[in-house]
Amino acid sequence: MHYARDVSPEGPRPGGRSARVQAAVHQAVRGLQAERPRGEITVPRVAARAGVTPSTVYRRWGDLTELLADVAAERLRPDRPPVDAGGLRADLLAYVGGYLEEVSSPTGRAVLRDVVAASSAPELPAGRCDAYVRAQLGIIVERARGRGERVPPVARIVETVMAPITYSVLFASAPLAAADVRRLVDTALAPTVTAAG
Amino acid sequence: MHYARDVSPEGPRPGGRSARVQAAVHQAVRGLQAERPRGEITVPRVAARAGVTPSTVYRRWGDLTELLADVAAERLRPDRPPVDAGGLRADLLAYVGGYLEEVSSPTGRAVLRDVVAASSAPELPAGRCDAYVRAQLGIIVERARGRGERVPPVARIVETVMAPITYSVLFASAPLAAADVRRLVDTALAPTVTAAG
DNA sequence: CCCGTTAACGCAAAGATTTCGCGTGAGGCG
DNA sequence: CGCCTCACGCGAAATCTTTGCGTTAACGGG
Repeated sequence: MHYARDVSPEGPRPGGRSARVQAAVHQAVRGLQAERPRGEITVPRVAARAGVTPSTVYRRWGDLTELLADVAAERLRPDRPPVDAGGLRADLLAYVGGYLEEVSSPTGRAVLRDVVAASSAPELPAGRCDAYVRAQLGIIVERARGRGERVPPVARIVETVMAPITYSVLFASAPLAAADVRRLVDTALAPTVTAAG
Repeated sequence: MHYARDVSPEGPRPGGRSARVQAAVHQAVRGLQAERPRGEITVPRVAARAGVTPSTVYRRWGDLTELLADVAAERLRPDRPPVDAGGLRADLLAYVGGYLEEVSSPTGRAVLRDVVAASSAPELPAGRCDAYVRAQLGIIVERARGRGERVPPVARIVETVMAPITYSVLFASAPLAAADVRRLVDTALAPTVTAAG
């Protein structure tokens, strides 16, 4: 059994001209992001580089914000299942460490900002990213359950590990350190404590 | 001795024309946000409503994104110290509950998005909001310490409670429920567990 | 109280962007 | 092969953004 070649068919006519335009525009955005300071990226510039007219971009994405969010969400889409490191804790450390590395660079921080910035984009890019994360964690957790390990719910991992990482990237002056992340993973794996006053 | 009338002096000439312009523009933004769908809010419209010229807005804020972020950060600025409910847990529940209520509405969600969206705004609005939250939590924690209670570090509360709330507002399809928040507060107050695989 | 200094604002023109109507062509389907 | 639909290109109009220059308000010294 194969995984679907493309998980998000996106348009009603995948593989046609639409798809080529989308690919060209996305690539143009990534190219400009690599060589231009933010603020010098405009719809007309993207369109010119992609070989399409600005009106096409406006019609498909609405505005620059939503286009950037779309591209950013695509960047955060996992391109493979999480690596199998042999056990739940190791799997989590590998996945979460990769996530931290990806989003804590200046570029990664910008990606996360772009994703959040879009207000009413089609399919809400932020929701897509949350779904990606939960899907990857779901795979890790299922694999561990198959090994007979005791596993926490995915929601607990998101809440305990992913949320603090994301918060630190978006709001704090410096992102979390790798050591903090290890501690968070251990917290997520620790048995729940019911504490009363 | 008096407290400073304005905690954030902002410009070099507080109290003068600058301050009036800033107030007028902020109020114009809030007014438009209340009666117009997002996307119909533009710099010229804000300026007209505030009784200033667009160029003034562009010069002071750079662009609409940064203006909206500035207004949003201002909305999140606490206008009073957190209420004293008699104990650490009660204080935290009151403060955190208020925060959840504030940011989980559609309006509150938009405020948080606006804060994050600004890239290189003056003084980084997102950082200001994080500072507001830590300051309020700091007051609560200090008060509890004064009572002789055992208190967790502010960073732990941010990590355990504020981060998941914020993440859920920005990324998840539905914000957390009040019950979840109570559970998070209890987790933050529970003794730390050192778990080894 | 008056005057000099400085920073912010208003105005208006130039430049860039976004929107919109209309025509065309590619891709899908019988 | 021919029709149908949807997305795209084009170009004009509207709107937004930038910029230079003159003016004004606030502050400080005399």
